[in-house]
Amino acid sequence: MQKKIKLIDVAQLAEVSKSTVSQYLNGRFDYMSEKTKERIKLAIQELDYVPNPIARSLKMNTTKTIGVIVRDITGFYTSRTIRGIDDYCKKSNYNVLVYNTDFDSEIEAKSLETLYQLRVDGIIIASSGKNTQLIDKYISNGLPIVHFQLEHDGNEKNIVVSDYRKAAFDATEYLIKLGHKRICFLTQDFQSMKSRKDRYLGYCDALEKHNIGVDKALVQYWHRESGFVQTPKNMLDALNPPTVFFTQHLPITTELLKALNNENISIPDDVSLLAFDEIPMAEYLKVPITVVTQNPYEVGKEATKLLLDNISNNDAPPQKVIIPSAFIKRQSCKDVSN
Amino acid sequence: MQKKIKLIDVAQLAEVSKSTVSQYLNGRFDYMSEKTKERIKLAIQELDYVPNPIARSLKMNTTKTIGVIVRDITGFYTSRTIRGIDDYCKKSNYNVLVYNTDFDSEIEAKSLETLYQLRVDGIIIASSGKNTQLIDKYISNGLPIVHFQLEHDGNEKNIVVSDYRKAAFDATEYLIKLGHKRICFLTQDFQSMKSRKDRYLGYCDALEKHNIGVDKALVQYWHRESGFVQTPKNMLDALNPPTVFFTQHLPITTELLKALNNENISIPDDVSLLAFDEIPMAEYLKVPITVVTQNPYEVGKEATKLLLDNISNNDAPPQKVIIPSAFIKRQSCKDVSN
DNA sequence: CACCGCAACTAAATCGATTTAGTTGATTAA
DNA sequence: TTAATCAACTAAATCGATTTAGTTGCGGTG
Repeated sequence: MQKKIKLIDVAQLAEVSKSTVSQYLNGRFDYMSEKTKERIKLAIQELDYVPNPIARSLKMNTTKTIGVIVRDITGFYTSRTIRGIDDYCKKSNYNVLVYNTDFDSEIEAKSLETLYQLRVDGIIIASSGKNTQLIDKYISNGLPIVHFQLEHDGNEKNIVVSDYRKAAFDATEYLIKLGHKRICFLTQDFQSMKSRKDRYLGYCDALEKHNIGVDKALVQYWHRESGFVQTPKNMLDALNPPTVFFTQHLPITTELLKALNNENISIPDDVSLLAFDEIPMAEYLKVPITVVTQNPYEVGKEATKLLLDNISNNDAPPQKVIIPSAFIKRQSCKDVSN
Repeated sequence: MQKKIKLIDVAQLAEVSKSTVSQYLNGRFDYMSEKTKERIKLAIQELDYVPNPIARSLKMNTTKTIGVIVRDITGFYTSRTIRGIDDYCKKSNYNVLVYNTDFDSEIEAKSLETLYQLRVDGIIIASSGKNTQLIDKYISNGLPIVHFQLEHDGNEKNIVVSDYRKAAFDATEYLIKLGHKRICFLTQDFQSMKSRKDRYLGYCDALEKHNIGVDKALVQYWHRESGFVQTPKNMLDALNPPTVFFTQHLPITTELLKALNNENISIPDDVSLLAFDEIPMAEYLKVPITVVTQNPYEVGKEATKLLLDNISNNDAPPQKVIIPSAFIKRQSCKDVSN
C-alpha cells in the first residue's frame, strides 16, 4: 500500500507546525497570516493530502456515520427509503451502515448494540416495537435515533411516517363513491402498531362519514408466517360477501392475487381490489391495480434530515413528520353503483 | 453520552497492564497464566467492555469495512446482490458502505476516491468500465477490488458474473425448439461490455448449432436515454418479422411491454417474449413471462467471499467465478412449430 | 525604556487501542 | 554458587489527527 500523506508531511512542506495545519483544515483562521494560509493551501495541493477520517474520529468522538436498521433491504419500499437516506447522507458527508433484521426483533436488538458499539452518530430505524427499552436507553445515552414507517406506542417522538389515516380514508371514500358498501379491510394484527391502526381508523372514518357501519366480519387478518386467517374464497362465499378487497400491505396483496388466481376469481368482475402500497409492475398486471402509494424516497430523505438535525443540535425539539401518499387510479375497482 | 469503558478500565480492575489485556483480546495466550486470563475475563464481563473499533482501526490500519459501488441500490437485482454481500459481511464481522452512481461514471470515480480515502479494506463494484485506470491504480496500491455482474475488457481478473453465454444459449435453444427461427435479440450497445456480448454469443451459438444464420436485422438496440432505435411496432411490420422478442435487460423488457401494450399487440399470440432477468411480479402479469434469471444473492455472496479472501491473503490468485442462472418457463412463448 | 497586549504561531497532551522491547523473578544447568 | 533460560508480565512508543496552554516577537504606551 502506497504510504499515505499525513498532516505532518503537510506541516513540514509548509514549514509550519501540525497545529497550524489542523487549524487551517478546520477553518479557524482567527490568527493566521495570509502567507501561512497560502503556504498550507499549496502544500495540501502539492501533496494531494486528505485527512485520515479514522484519526479524526478517534479524537473528535464522532464517526460521520449513521446506522440504518430495516427488516429487509430488498423490499420495494425499503430499498427506496434507503436510497433517500443514502442520497441525503452523501450530500451531507455522512456514511450509511445498513442492517437487516429479517423481521426478527432479536436481530434488531443485536443490530442496535453493534451500531452503538461502532459509535455511529445516529440511527434510523423501522422498529419492530419490541426493543423500546433498549432504544430509549441509547437515546438517553445521547445517541440520536429517528424512527420511520412503523409507528407504535412509545416511538412517536422523532418519527417520519406516511399519512396512513388520510390515505386510507381517501381510498375508502373512493370505493364508497363507486358504490361499494361491503369493503373488506385486509390487514396484519394491529397490536400496538399505530401505523397499521391508523389505516384502519382512516377506513372507519370514511365509512362513518358515509353512514356505513363498520362490520367486524369485513376486517380480516393475514399473518406473515401463517397467511390468511380465512381464505379469500371463504370470505367471498360468506352470506354477505365483500364487493372489494382493500389490502393494507404488499405481501397481503400478492398472496391475495395468488389465491384469487388459483380460484379463478377475476378482478374486477367478481370482486374489486384496492391496494395500500405500490405494486411493482402494477401497470402490466392482468388487471392494473389501483393503489395508494407512499413516497418512500421522501420518507428516507426526511428521516435523515431529522436525524442530522438531532445530531448537530443535541436538543432539537422532537418532531413527527408526515409524508403525503399518492392515489393511483388504475382498473381494479369496478363501479357498482348502477 | 454515558462514558464508555476502555481498555485501561479493564486493566485496572483486573490489576494487570494494558498490554496484557490487549494480548488477551487478541487471543495471544502464549505466556499468560490461567489466573490472569480468568481475571481479565471477569473484568471484561463485569464492565461489559467492548473495544473501540476506531482506536483499533487507527492502530491496525484496517477498518473491517468494505465499500460497494452499484448503479442503483433500488434495482431488483442490485438490492438482492447487496443483500448477499451484507449477509456474508455481517457473518464475517465486516461493515458495508454502499455508493450509488446513478449510471454516472464520474460519480463512480468519486465514489472510488471517497472509499479509498475512508480506508475501506476492499471494494466490490459493478463498474461502468470507464474508470479502469483508477481502479488499477488502487489495486496496485494494495486495495483489493472485486468486480461483479458487469464484465468488460480490463476487469476479468477478480470477478463474479452469471453464466451469461450459457444462459442465453439455453434460452435461445428453447425458443428454437418451439419452432422459432426469427428471434429478435433486443440489447444495449455492447462496446467493450463482455457481459452483454456474452449473451449475444450465446444467442449466436444456439442459432449456429441449429443451422440458423444470424440475421443482423434481428439484432436490435435500446438505449437507456433514448429508448428503442426502432420501435417494436416497426420491427414487427418489417418484411420478415421476428416471431419472438428476446430482451436482454429488465428496462428493455418493461419498455417493450409498454410499447406492445400501447399498440395492442398481444403476447404470445401476436409475438412471443422471453426475457433475460426476472421480472418482479412476473407470475401476475397479463401473460406470465418466461425468463432466464440470474441469482443475484449468490453473486453478492460469492463476490464478498472472493473479496475477503483477497483481503486476508494479499496474494490470493485472481479468480473468475461464474454463477449459474435459472430458466423459468411461464407462458409467453408460443409453440410455432406446427 | 520597561512593560503590556496582541497577532501568530507551536509543544505537548490526548483520543483508545496495539506492539515492541524490556523487566522481573523463579528455575535449571554447569 | 552463579549464569543462563524462560514464563509472565509491563513501560513506552505508536497510529494521525485535534486542542489546550503556552511561547515569541513586535508595536504601542506612559
